[in-house]
Amino acid sequence: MKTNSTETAKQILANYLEVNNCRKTPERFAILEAVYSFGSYFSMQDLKNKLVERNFPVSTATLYNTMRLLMDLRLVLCQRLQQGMRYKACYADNRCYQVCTVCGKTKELKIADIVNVFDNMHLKRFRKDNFSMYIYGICSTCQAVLTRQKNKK
Amino acid sequence: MKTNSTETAKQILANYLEVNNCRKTPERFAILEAVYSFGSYFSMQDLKNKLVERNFPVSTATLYNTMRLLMDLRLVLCQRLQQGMRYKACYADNRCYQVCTVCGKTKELKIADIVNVFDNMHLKRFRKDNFSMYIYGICSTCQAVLTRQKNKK
DNA sequence: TTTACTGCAAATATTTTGCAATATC
DNA sequence: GATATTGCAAAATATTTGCAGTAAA
Repeated sequence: MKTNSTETAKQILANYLEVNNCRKTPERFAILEAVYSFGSYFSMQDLKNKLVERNFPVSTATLYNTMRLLMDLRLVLCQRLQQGMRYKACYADNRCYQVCTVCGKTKELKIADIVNVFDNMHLKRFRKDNFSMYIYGICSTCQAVLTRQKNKK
Repeated sequence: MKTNSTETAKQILANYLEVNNCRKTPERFAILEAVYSFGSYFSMQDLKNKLVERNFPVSTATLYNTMRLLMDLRLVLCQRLQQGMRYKACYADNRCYQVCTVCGKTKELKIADIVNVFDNMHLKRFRKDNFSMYIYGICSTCQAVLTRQKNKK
């Protein structure tokens, strides 16, 4: 995840906290930074460990509270993969992600046609800034594994 | 959710079960039908209730087993919303979400041009199933609040 | 100084598992 | 008839909550 996205995400969080009379606690920003330091999906335990590594351990309650906030702001997404619940930083500048729903591997794509439609669309009572698009499916590697499994039987 | 999607989803499930030597139990199809009868997100409890309503109650274990299967097949998706974990039929469900990064409010949109580009795109070594697109920005209400605050200072 | 937020620990909710009974193929 | 799948209940995980103490504004 690029530093640029992290900084913008922090700005979004700060804005939200300010407008909503919430406090800019170090915990919230530490969690956001930890979240954005992962390259891809992570579990709550991974996140907890990462914060310990960074000498900023937080309580389970705070972790869940903050993650809920970040999810509300769409700075983080959460979905069930084969391994269980996984989280992921999801703020980015106009990118499409190809996500394999079997192995969870993600590939960044720049799809001109999508960017083009985005640039030209008008949304009522809404100032659009940027987008992220997630394209879910199965990569050829996993497809092959699945096919092999089927044939075995 | 359209009946057409339901029928296709049932076909996908049946195919999978057949190819993988799994059994076409009435529970599996009853759960799939119940899932596709919801217009939008539902909780496990909602699903359980729906099945009781339809005189086809199933055990928790079966419910989870089947839901995991449906998620693996990408016939159902599962994500954490403000209210907790929620599930949703997702076959051919390609949505865009407009997210206000100040108040966190989200609005679901169906943007034909995006769906169209998606349908016609080809991705190398990847079988695309469906997508989610998040459009970030500021809603008119928050825009107004921010403007007022700036003027105050 | 006020009160939103944190940590802790207990409570609750959610999901998985082991095993006997059942039903599909 | 063989065995995949179900239901049940208990176990394991994951998440929320209540409350006293702490720190941001």
